[in-house]
Amino acid sequence: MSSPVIVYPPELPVSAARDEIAAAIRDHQVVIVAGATGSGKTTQLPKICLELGRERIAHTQPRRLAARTIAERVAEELHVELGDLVGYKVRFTDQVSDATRIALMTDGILLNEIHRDRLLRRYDTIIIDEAHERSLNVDFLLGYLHRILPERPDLKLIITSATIDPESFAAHFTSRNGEPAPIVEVSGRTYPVEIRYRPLSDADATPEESAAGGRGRGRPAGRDSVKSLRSSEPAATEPEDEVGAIVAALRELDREAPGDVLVFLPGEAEIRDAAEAVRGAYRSSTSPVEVLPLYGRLSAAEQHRVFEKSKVAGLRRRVVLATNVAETSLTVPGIKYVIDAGTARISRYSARSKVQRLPIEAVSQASANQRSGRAGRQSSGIAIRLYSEDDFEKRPEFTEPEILRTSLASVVLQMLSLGFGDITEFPFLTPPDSRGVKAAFDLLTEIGAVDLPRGSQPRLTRVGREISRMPMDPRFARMLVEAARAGSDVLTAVTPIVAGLSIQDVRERPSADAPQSVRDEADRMHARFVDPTSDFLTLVNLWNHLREQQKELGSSAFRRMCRSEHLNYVRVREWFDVHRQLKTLVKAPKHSGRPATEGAPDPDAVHRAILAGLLSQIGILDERTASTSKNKAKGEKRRIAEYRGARGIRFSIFPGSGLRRKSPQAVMAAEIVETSRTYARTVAAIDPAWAEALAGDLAKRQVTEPHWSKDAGAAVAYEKVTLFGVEIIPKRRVQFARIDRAGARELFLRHALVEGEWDPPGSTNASVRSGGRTPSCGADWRNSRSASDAETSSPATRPCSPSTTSASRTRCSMCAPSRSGGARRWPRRPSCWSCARATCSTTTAVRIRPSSPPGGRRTIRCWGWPTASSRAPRTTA
DNA sequence: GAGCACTGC
Repeated sequence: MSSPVIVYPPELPVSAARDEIAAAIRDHQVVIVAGATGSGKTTQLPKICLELGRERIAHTQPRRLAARTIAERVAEELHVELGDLVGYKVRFTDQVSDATRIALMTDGILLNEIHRDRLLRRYDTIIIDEAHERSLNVDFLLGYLHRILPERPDLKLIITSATIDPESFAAHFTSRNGEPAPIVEVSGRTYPVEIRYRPLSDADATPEESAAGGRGRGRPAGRDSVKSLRSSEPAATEPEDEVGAIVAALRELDREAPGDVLVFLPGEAEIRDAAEAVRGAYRSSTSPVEVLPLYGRLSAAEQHRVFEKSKVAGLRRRVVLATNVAETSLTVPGIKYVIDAGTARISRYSARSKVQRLPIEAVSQASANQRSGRAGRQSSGIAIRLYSEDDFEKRPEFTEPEILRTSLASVVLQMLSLGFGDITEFPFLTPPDSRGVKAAFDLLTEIGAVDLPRGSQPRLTRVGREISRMPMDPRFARMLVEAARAGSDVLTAVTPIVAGLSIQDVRERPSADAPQSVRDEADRMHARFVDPTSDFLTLVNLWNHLREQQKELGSSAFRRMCRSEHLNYVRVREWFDVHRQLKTLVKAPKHSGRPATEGAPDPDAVHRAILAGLLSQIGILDERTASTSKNKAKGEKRRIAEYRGARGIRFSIFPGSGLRRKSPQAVMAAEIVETSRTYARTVAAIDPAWAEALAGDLAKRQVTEPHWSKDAGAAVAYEKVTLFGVEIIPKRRVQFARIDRAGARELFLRHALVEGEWDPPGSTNASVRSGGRTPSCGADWRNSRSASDAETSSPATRPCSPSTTSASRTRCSMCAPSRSGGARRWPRRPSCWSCARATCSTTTAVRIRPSSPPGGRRTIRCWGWPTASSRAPRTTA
C-alpha cells in the first residue's frame, strides 16, 4: 500500500521538536517525552514513529474513550480510514486489520496481550502515554517492559508523561552503560493562570502569607459581606469553613471578567452543601449564576448539563461544582476560573483490615496544578486555592502511585500466572509495600487461588489459573468458578450478578436538587426489583427485567425505557457487554451439578457460589448494639445495626441495600468500604446454619488448658467455637478420659510443636506451614479460669489479624491505644495476648513464646484458610 | 439514609 502523506500541524509545539524526538528514538531503545497539555505529543508521536519506518506501533491510553478518539484523530490527520493504517483496540470492540500499523489501545489490553505473546513480538514500537498518572496498569507494564527489553533489542519504547517528574522514568530505564534514557521536553500550549491563595481562617497561614500568595491584592470587599450574611461573628475575619470560602472566592471573581467557574470539592456531600450556599448567596443577585453539580454518580442527563448551553436568561456565569471527575475524565468547556478546595477522596486499601477506605485527603502539588490548569485551556485565567501557599509547598509533589494504594491481589495473580514467583525481584518503578503484597497473598489464599508450599515459591492452583484468565476482581472471578462447578443453572444466575458487581450501578438516583417527586419516582422504580433477603437476587431481578425489555422493545424504545425507569443506559450496555464476555470465558462442565432448568435457580446454590469469593466478608449482627438502639429510641436518631466482621472490623449495611431495615442475623457483603462509617455494599442474608457449617473451617476454636477434674475422674478442658468473635458452638466440656493431666496436655500438644524460642513473625522461622492439607483453625489455649474471664469480656476476645504481628510491634493495633483517641470500644489491655504470641497456618507446628504474658495466659493461635473447595457446603446432585 | 476516579483476551 502507498505510504500516507505525513504532515505536522505547525501550531503544535511538538512539531518543532520532531527532528530531535526522531533522532532520540533512532539512537536509543527507550525515550521519555515530557510534554504539557496541548503539546500535541499524543497525536504526533505515532506519526514520527511511522516516518522512522516503524511497522507495528502500539500506543496505550489509560481510558477507552481516549484510545478511540485519538485513533480517530490520527487517522483523520493521515487521511486514512479508521481501522486501516490506524486502528484501536478497547474492551468489547476493536477496529484493526492486517494493514494496521498504529494501534491505539487501553493499557489493560496490552497487559492482557502479554499472556498470549510474552515478548510482545507483534509490536516493534510501544508508546506508553500518560505514564505520569502512575496507574497500576502502567506501573506493571513498565516493570514488565523493563524485563523484556534485553530480549527484544529491536523494540522501541517511548514513554510520555506530563512535565512532572520525567526523570524517574528515565532513571528506571537506565541502559547497560549506565546512561539514563534520554528525555525530550516539549512545551505546552496553554494560557497563563494566575494563582491566588485564600486560606481559611483556621488554617495555619499567616495573613502575610496569604497576601503574598495573592500577589498583593487586598481582601475583597464582597467577601466580608457574605461572611456577615452567614454568621453574626465579626466580618473582618477570613471565612472559617469551606462553604463560606467558596462563596467569598466567587464574590472575588465577580469583579473579574465574565467566565465560568469550576470548583473542585472532595465529594457529593460537600457539593450539595456548597450548591445550597452558592444558590443562597446569589438568590437576590441581579446577575444570576447557574450552579451545576458534577460527580460520577450523577445521572447521565444531569452530567450532560455541563456541556449544554445554559437556558437561564441573563446569566452572569455558571458555577460547576465538581469532584475529581473534572480533573481526569471530563473536560468542562469554557472554564476561565478555578476554585480549588485542595482535597479529594483518595482510595486507599488497608492491608490491615483488608477494607477499601475513601478518606478525604489534601491533593498533591501535581494534582493542584492540574486543577488550576483547567482555567487556562481557552484563555488566561485565575485559580483560587482555598489554602495557603505554605500549605501548598508542604504537600507531596506527586500523587502516590496507585500500586501503593490499592489491593494488589490482581497484580500478584497476574505475576504468578506469568511466572514471576518472587515479587521482590520484579523491576517495579515503585516497589509495592510488603504488607500490601502479603495482604494480596492472604486474599488469594483465602479464595484458593494460590498455594504456598513450605520452602518453595508460591504457585497458582487450578482455581487460580482459571481466575487469572478473567478480567475482573479475583473475588468475583472466584464466584464464577464456583458457580460453574455447581452447574449450569447456577452459573446462569451468577454470571449476571458478577457482571453487575464489576460495573458501576446502573440504577440512577437523582441528585438532591432534583424535585422530590422525581426522586420518589426513581426510588419506586428501583424498589420493584428488591429482594428482601439478598441484594444479589435484586440484581438478578433487575437483570431479568432488562433482558425481557430489551427483547420486546426496539433499541431506541429500550433506551427511552431505561431513562424513564432511572436506569443508566450506557451502564446497562456495559452490563450486557461484560456478561457476554464472561459467558465466553466460563462454561459449566457438561455433567456437573443439576441440569439447567427453566425458571429461578435455587437461591442457596447461588449464594453458596457467591460466598466462595466472600469468605472473609461475612458479618454477624452485633446483638448488643441492636438492642441498645431500641432502648434509646426516643424520637432520637435511631442507631444503625452493626455487624462484626473478620479481622475485628465492624460495619453496617449500606443505605441503598434492600436489607437495611431487616438487619438479618448474618450477612455476606460483596464490598466493604470505609468512608465516614464502614459500609457493606451489596449484601445477602445468609443462613445461620451456614455460619455453623463454615465454623468448622473458618472459625476460631478456643480450647482451655486441660485440668484434672476429681469429679469426672479425668482431665477436662473447655472448648468453644467462635466465628469472627461470635460464639457459634457454645462452650462445652471436652473430657480426656483415663488420661492424667500431663497426658491431656500431651494430647492437645500432639499437633503443636513447642520450641524454646518464639520467633517474631517476619523472621524466616515464623511462618510455619504444613504442606497439602490446610485445615483452618485457631486455637486459643490457656488455663480455664482465664478463658472464662476472656469470654465475659468479649470485645477483647475478637481475633486479631496475624498481619499485625510484626516484629516491630508487640501490640496489635486493636489492643494498642488508638491514635484517633477513643474510637475503639474494647478495653485496652496491658499487652496483647491474642495476637502477639504465635502465628501459624495450621495446627501442625506452633511456636510458643517462652515467657508468659501478664496474667499467666498462654496462647496458641492458628490461623489459616481452607482450600476453597473444602469450604462451601456442596450441593447434592 | 449515602460514596473519588479509572480500567481488562
